[in-house]
Amino acid sequence: MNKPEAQPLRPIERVPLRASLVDALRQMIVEGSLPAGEKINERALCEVFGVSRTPFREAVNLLAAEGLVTVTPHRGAAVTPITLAELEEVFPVLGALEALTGELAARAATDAQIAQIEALHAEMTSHYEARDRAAYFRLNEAIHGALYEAAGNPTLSRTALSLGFRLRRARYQANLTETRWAAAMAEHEAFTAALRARDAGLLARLLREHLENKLAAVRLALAEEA
Amino acid sequence: MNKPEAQPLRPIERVPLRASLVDALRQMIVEGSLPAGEKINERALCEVFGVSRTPFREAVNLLAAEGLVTVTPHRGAAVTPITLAELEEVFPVLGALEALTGELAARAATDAQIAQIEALHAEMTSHYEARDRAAYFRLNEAIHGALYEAAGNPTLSRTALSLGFRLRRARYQANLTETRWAAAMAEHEAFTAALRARDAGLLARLLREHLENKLAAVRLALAEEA
DNA sequence: GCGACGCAATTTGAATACAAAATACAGTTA
DNA sequence: TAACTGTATTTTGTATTCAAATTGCGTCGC
Repeated sequence: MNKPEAQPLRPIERVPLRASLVDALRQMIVEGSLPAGEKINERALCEVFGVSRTPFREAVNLLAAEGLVTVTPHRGAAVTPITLAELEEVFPVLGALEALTGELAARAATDAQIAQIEALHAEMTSHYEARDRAAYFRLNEAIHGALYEAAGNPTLSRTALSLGFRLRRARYQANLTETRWAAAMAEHEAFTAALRARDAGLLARLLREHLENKLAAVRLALAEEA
Repeated sequence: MNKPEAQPLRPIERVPLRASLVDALRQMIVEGSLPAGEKINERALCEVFGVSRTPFREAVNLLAAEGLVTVTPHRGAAVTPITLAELEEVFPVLGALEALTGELAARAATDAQIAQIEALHAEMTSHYEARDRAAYFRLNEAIHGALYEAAGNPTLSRTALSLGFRLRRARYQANLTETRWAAAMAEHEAFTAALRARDAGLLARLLREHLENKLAAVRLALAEEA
């Protein structure tokens, strides 16, 4: 039996294969199950996903536009290697966008959106206290996503998200140290407060600094590795 | 007979069809020969370009990621309409990136790059004096491209360029008035001077303002139209 | 005459087939 | 034996084919 609840009655969603593949591949790359530098074997992966080469190749090309994979004509695609140079290159761009997000969000967020972000922050705090990394990461992403949402500029969200994947992938590998984790929590605490106070300038600054600190942690981890 | 000049001996360039198609379609959209809102007829355009649907569709999907076309599942692609809302949305994002470009370029540009930009500026000035619109536009683009180049951050260039297409298309339609043209020249003059002086803060501000003025002109033209 | 329904024609999405280029490998020669 | 050359295999790029969904048109019913 269907519940008699009044659904908003939206159009049903139809997802082209290429879109699902983009999402799946991106997740694999960000989470490292397709390691940086790895060649992308078309036939094998098509087999795995149960699709033909056409939509798969479309997906790979889209990810190439995002910078997560590199395609070389007649030589196939590979997961773009993570280099310090690349991260340093992405950082200022994403930094500018994060700052802009802060400014816009502080001005444009609805009270409900602020309340929701605070709720997400509270939930994330509890995961932090339980030292539940996976849940923490999930909430962390949700909070940043909600901030983009609150800024009310889809172009900004899309652009920032797309650049963000390139950093997230590196952050995924650099395992979160206890001290960095605590610092990140404090930073989140601070910018959540700035949002509640609707202090645009402060929120912008805090978000950029948060990113800068994130990058510093990754930089450290990369240096250690080498 | 070949000249015995010592070529730098670079690898020869191989361009996949999809890349050529992206460029060709983008130019058509920016210059208006594929008007905003127009449905993209796959078969017809494939015929025109003499290619099959596979690479053509790949190109369309890439342009969709850039925001120049909108694809609706099972209903085909159309050139994204130009709306004031869209422009207002793109503006702050591109503004932040232009400002960043200014900051980085003022710091990182080589003397040769600055000289080259000044040369381009001089050439553009002569086209302005001759009221040669097409040549002016070409040089204008070249200058902004050279600025991105001078900033030395490929991710920044790619992101800014991609957003820039969406504005350029609107600017192409809004025909340049004499007063706006003169103002634009003055703005170029000013930021070229700021670059030569390597005043990062000033250059950043001027570039953002230049964009803001550009947008204001487009806004005016759009309002008049309606 | 107006609107709803059903079928045909078109168009889109995905799979397969074919061509061209790259890689792998073996045979030959110095 | 080591290096080069030529051939076979694999992989990539593009074209073609097939299936599914949408659009357009004509007919039927009211």
